[in-house]
Amino acid sequence: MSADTRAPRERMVYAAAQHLRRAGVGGTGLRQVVVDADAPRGSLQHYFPGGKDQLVAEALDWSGTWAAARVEEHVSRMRRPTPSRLFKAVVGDWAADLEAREFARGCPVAAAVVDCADTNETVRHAAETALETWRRPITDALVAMGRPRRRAESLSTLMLCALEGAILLSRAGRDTAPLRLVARELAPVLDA
Amino acid sequence: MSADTRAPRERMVYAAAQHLRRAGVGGTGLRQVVVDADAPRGSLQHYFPGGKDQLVAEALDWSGTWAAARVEEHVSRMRRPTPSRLFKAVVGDWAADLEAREFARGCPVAAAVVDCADTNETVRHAAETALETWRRPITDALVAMGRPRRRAESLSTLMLCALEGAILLSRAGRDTAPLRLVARELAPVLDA
DNA sequence: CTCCGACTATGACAGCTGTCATAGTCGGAT
DNA sequence: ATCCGACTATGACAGCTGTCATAGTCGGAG
Repeated sequence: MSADTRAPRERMVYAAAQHLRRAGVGGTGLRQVVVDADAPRGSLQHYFPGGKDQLVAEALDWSGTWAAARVEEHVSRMRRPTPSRLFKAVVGDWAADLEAREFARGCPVAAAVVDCADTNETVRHAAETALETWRRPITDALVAMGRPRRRAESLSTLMLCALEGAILLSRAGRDTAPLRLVARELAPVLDA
Repeated sequence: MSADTRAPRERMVYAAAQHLRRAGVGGTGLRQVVVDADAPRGSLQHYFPGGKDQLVAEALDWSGTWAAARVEEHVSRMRRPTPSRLFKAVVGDWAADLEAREFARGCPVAAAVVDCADTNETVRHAAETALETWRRPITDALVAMGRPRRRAESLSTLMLCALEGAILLSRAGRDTAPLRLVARELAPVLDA
């Protein structure tokens, strides 16, 4: 978990992702990322010849993969899995993270979309891919719970919409109530 | 509707809001805003002595008020209003806007939260207020439709969560499917 | 040893940012 | 006519941005 145990390259990607979560793409400076990652500045152009775009794209990719793994952890841990329980687990992760960090960090994908959807096709595409990476294990889990594939696709999209929006409202109001609310309100739809 | 008909000061606020929607707070340059607003640069320090923070805050305020008025328009136009119909109407606005502008512009409040929630208390507070301004007429409408106030508060929050998330996913994938999906899936919960 | 590739170090670059100081231009009230 | 306040114009400022050129270090293979 500590940054020191990772290779410098991955540390940079991780640091970039964390910085994204806090201040968005525009607010993320390469020099600051390098400091946070405790990495040499010269390594930037070595590992990321594509510049900031590449670094941000890889940060999104990393985040998507991480989120997907987290979903699978939840699924495998649940004894009698239901859609609403999975959703509650994911929402719970976010609520805990937001409170622990005092609402300082949100979703890196949201940051990328908001800042770059119209100005940077590379980043926008990486964000889209990250969302798909994240959504896939959710869909698969819902299928394993007996939902038809088509239906599972819809429900996983619904989950991510509600989650992203709830993260936003929670950060705006410095209160995790919206997160808890969507978990509660969506349960009947998800389990229907 | 044209920018020329408004006073310079309001043109600047409006231009700032539109720029926010496209590139976030970090990506919004004051000089560019001034050009878009066709306003004199010197007026910035005259009308907005509080600097960029004040301009962004006022842009959020303007946006919240505009969104609230739009909600009231929908409500007053509906003959047999139901929660799900109101939600569909609001979602429809966004879907139409996204498609018309080719997903270039999202929600200014989302942009502000993502970029500034942890770095700029002034802006974060303005975003929180704008969300409340927006949510209030929705809550009131739901009360008028017979929901208990407490319940109406929950449902309006749920709507905004789903909407904000769906805007995000729609922009990421350049497809309004998520917006249409949340309108459909949430209907039973809203009308229950 | 020698050479080479992987990686690091550092300084410079133009461009942009928000902010400020200073001066200027009006229109209208006195 | 003169004065004042509202508004505009312009240039400068330090600070930061991402990117690049150049040179350096270092470890291991030949």
